[in-house]
Amino acid sequence: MRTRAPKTVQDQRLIEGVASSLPIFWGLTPNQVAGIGRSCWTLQVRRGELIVQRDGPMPGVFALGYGSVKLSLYGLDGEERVMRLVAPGQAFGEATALLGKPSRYEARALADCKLVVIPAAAILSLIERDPRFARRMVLTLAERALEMLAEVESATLRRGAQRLASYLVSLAEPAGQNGAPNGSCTVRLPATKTVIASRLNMEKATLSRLLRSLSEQGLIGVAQRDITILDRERLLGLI
Amino acid sequence: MRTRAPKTVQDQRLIEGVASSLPIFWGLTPNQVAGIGRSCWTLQVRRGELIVQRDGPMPGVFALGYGSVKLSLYGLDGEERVMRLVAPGQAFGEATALLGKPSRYEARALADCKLVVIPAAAILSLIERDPRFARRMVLTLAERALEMLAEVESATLRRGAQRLASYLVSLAEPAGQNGAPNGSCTVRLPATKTVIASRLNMEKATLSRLLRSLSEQGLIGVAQRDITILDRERLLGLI
DNA sequence: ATGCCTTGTTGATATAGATCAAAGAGAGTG
DNA sequence: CACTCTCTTTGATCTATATCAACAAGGCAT
Repeated sequence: MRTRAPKTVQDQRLIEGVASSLPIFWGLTPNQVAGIGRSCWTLQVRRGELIVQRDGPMPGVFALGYGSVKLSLYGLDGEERVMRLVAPGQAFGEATALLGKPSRYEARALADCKLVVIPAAAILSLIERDPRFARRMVLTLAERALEMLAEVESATLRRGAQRLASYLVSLAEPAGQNGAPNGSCTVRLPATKTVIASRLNMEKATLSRLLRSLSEQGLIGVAQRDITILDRERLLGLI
Repeated sequence: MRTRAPKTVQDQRLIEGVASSLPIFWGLTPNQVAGIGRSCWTLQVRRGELIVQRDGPMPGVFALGYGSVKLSLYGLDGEERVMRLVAPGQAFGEATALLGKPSRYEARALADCKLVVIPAAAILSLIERDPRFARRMVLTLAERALEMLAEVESATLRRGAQRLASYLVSLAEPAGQNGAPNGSCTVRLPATKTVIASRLNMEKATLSRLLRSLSEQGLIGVAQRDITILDRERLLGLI
């Protein structure tokens, strides 16, 4: 599944494209991008395949070119909890890779994926050579820490309905307000409802009931994986 | 409550002592420590006083000289959830201060405290001037992110008894195995049981019942705030 | 000591959400 | 187009833990 050397020209282009689209690499010179690119490799996996194993090595920061990846934690009894759904252009594994620790979570492809692996060593050496990059890396990790904090907050002191409401609103935001005149807008869930339920720390049965309840109250419309936000105000009121 | 300029000699000594005891500042030259020290100030607060307000500004990284601080999140209905208990020699607010964002949590003194505030600007400028420091800062934030991840894990896929058991074991670890011959060791809870319960994401009534249950099973002994770990093996078995 | 006030314990009851189970609905596939 | 397989919905029941309430027990100041 690994595409190591010799890298094809397309690979090299993909690597540079994906890497330079990551926020941490914004502002690097073309030379620096090429330098980083040389130490990366790509990975192609098919739907359902394992990318990083729980407690396994994290060979570097993973950047997703296309496809979809889920990061999950597991309980003692094998119960799964999806932490994050990774979209193209996003990265995962920064903290773990930089510390050289085994991965606390599992990464698995939800669809056929192409990934770029940026070895931790390349990033660490760039930190020591480019202070502006170091600064961006620090800020990126600080943001990651605050995201995790928000996750703790929502998991421990919000109800299921509140978590669902914020999630739906957050899905609608980066979608660029593709709203109809009446202010409604439609978003597509980025995974099956079973996976979304786990991401929201609830059972699929509970998610199903909550969606129906919000729908009966007229706050949202549900058409399979497409959710229409009908009354954003009241939805925000739940949070 | 602020001790701004003019700083006393004792303050200056305290600042340098506290700052240089923080892991991020290990390895700095005495000159660098003095430089950082010049931009810091100290803060003295009494038991119960507010240090950082929820959604309020985070003027810098706070390092605790002596005393005890609790960091808490609040739910919509004002319900408190203690995130972390800060001990002397530890710091808080790194991520928030560096990003210049308002604080998501409240910091309140559990005892009379002396704190040192290290302005974010001082740290950011050190990052740009000292690559080795930048590297340590990156690793510190990466560790913070993983701690938060562990917190999510324990909050969402562990039972109350498991959270309590890991907490007790973790309290015993840094205590340096002050164990009796039979392998038992005693730890003191770093706050009231009400606070500890919130830290473990449960009600004080639940903590009380769990402690009694573990005690009846012979895993621990409870004498007010002192917990004796009688059977570390079985306690670990719960986790 | 005496009383006051915070903290901790214990019992009774309530509840959000899990779990179990089975039917229903889509989406691919030969 | 039927068949299979996974995903989703819905109902019935269960459970860990919250909530409410009252009492007990320390600690601290007088």
